[in-house]
Amino acid sequence: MGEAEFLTNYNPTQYERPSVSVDLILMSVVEGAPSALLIRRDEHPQLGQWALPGGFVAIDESLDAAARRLLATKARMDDAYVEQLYTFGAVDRDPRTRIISVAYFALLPPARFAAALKAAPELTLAELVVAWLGEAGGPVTACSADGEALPLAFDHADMLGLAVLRLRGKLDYSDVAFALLPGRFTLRALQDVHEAILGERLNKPAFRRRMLDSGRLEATGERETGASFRPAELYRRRAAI
Amino acid sequence: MGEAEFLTNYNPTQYERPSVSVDLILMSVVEGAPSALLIRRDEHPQLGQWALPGGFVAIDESLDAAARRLLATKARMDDAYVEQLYTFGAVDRDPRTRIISVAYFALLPPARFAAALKAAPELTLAELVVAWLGEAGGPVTACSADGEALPLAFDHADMLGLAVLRLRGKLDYSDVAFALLPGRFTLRALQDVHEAILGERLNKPAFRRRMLDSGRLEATGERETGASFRPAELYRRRAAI
DNA sequence: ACCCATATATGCAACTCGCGTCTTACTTAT
DNA sequence: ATAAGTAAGACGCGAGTTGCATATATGGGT
Repeated sequence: MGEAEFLTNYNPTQYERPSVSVDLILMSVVEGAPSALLIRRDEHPQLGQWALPGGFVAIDESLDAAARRLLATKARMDDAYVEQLYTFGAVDRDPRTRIISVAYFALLPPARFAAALKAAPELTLAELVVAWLGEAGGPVTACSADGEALPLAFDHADMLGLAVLRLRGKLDYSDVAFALLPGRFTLRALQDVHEAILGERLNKPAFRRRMLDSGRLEATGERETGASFRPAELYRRRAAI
Repeated sequence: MGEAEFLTNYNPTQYERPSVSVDLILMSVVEGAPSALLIRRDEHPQLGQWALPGGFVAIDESLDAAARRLLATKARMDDAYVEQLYTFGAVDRDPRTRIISVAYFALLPPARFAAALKAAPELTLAELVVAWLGEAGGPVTACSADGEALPLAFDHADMLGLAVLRLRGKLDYSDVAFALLPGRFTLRALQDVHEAILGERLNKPAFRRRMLDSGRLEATGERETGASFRPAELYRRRAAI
């Protein structure tokens, strides 16, 4: 029997299969705090709890495509930095049935984050409060704009915590910070993003030198306007080598 | 309708679901080279190609449990350092049907690696040849003991490449190297593991100082035996704080 | 007893990074 | 017009780290 004939005769229904979903963590840095967009569940299970936008993976759709589809349908957005985070597969993580969920995160600059929030009224802005330091890891809590905690559905607090942990780890050897900023930005804004993700203050001259020496930035010669003090120079990300 | 009633009435068969499998990368460092254990496929599809040991995830089994089950059944091993790597979900990655595969890697000290190879005769030792430097990433090739390339099935070359990339990244801020060594080891052996994973030579005194200063090591006072030269001191991993 | 190979220790120079401080530039109020 | 205030951006010092070179210790073989 050749391979083609084998495939014709293959019966794919011999195992009981779990459902597979993708959950999307839409992240940004808003007013100095890492933030995400959540949806209040309006049906069972866990009605009234807050959840990440998600959906089942279609049978003819790759995981990456499912994540991009969620970005388009839930956030009305056609491109962003999207990265697979981790796959959550505890048996009882969803009370309906066995659902394995592949978590992705998308990083948005604040303007596009606000646009998504406006275009998709079911999304709610939540500030992520990280109770642990450094690379300790663990779940995080989500707070609404008026400061009250939003109870998170399923294992979504773990997903958000892992997203923050991943960002902290990648911050200083990758370009993730730039995905959280507009195309042109000041060094102060870049430092604000770093401080928000890391949850700690950084020394300004040291940060400045580190960034300029890294070779990942390019001065534009333009300057910020409208400030009532010395305007900062605008930089842009230098294309990778 | 309350949540309990909702769950009773929930119909989990309304979506067509992909199959979910776990592939396990059994890794070690053998004679100064990163290595993995492969199985020659004895049935279609991709008959005769070399693949990672894997299996479908049972409906009542978590992903982590599936990985541990593979470790037990395929490598006859009851514990090891096991970590989830990435989930591969391209639509056409398996010609049989839609199979999403969650890749895990297990790190074994050489002695346990050899024991697994002996206990499970279907496993074959393959040396991983990494064609890229640093954190560039990409697929790797597998070579048998006599140096010939083993053609890899499905996307398993990408999985192995990603495993090497992950190890390179975690080497100097985590304890993964210790998982590739026996309980007591010399600094020379530790450096050999680092050099094999990184694919480059390291400066000995600097490496030595860096490791001892890191506080993750503990001298045992014992010494290596059987060497025809000055025997090195044996160290062990210091338990995390 | 001597030699040799290797482990282990020490010393030095270059580099990096954090931090305090000083200067510069721009707006606004008087 | 001028002074005050604020934040950007530059400079320099000191601590810590890393790589390289060299010296010493150790144990087995001849």
